[in-house]
Amino acid sequence: MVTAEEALTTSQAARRQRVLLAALELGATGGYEAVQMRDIAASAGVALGTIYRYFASKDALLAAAMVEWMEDLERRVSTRAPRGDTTAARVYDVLRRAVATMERQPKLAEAVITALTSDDREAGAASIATTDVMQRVMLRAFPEGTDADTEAAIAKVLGHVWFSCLVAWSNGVGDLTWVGDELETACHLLCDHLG
Amino acid sequence: MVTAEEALTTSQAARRQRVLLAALELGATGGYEAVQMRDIAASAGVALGTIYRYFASKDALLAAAMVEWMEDLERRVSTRAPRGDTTAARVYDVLRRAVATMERQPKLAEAVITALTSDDREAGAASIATTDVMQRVMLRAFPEGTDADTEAAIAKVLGHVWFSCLVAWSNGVGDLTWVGDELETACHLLCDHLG
DNA sequence: CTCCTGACGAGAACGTGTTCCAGTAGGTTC
DNA sequence: GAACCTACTGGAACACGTTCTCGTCAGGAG
Repeated sequence: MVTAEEALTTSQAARRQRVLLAALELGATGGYEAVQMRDIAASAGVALGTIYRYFASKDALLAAAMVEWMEDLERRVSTRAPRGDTTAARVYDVLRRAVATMERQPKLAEAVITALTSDDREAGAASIATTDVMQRVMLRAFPEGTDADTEAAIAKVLGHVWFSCLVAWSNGVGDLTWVGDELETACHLLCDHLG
Repeated sequence: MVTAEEALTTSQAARRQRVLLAALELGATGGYEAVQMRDIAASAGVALGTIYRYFASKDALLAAAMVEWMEDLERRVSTRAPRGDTTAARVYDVLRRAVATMERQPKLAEAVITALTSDDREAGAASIATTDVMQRVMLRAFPEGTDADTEAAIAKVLGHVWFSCLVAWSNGVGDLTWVGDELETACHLLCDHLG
């Protein structure tokens, strides 16, 4: 398997990107079940076996896409400070924006989240990576001088709520409005005492 | 499809139970991937197609097993009041016992949790059911007179942390000790101010 | 230039969840 | 007892992720 970090020739990097892009397109249209390896291969113009030279499995492929998506989110969120008068409001603002990102591509979100929860080794690593991104982003919403351990613990718990809600949603439990509500409740419970 | 609630003849109920039991045995030994429909059929002494008359899918079957397991947990936990001097300690006591149940059958736990997170309609319903059970059980750990809405909100958040940690664990992230630590942190964050 | 190596394309093949079909048996109705 | 459902069996068939085989080609070593 070839990872993104290793040295790739230009054509190899292009091939890898074509595969990733083809998967995203299929996922954006029809969700997880529409992302089929043979279709990806055909759409990306590579052989079926070649995909497995770049990604260990369908889930690893989608998980890689999820990580890229999250890093993209982090960059966009970083360009605008969280808004809100209270810590709870600012943290919720960050989470709400993340949910909005999913809302724009619900099928794709369902696809990548399904992949994240598969019992694939790489998928596990990817779910850590996405949770890490969310925690880093949330930390920007805390006021100066907040106890670092407390901050980290709160962000961790909110990361769990975030992950749990998305998994539930992608399995047909509630809608994204429900996800937002759950997150808002959690933000208040965890942050209100910080002022 | 035949659900457990519909009227079944004795032999039908027995058949359904045999299937469920066979799945549990296979899962307890080898986890999710070892639960194979043909093996279940052979082990339960039914035809492959018959399984699908009782359960919509492999995941629905394992999810049904998970619900039974959780209800069992609820009964056992109900026989002993949560121990601890503080609310946080009592709530954590409940969660720790739930984790201990998984610890006794780690392969089976991995199997049913994997099934819960599959994008199956019934699996989604089952994950609601299991979360509900956990929340009900946790509510028993709060002192008399706690605000009902607050209680419910805290239990809901802890339910999310519980679910998220188990999913992460079943995907190879951390071990059950880590799950326990995450839960303990969350309990303190959410309950300490209740005394 | 020739040889070698390693990646790639094309497609067959395999494993497992799921579906389908023809035949059969056990209970129900007349 | 005869006709008739309905569920069940055995097994083939199908779908899709994954692996394998083999021929080809590009690019570096000599």
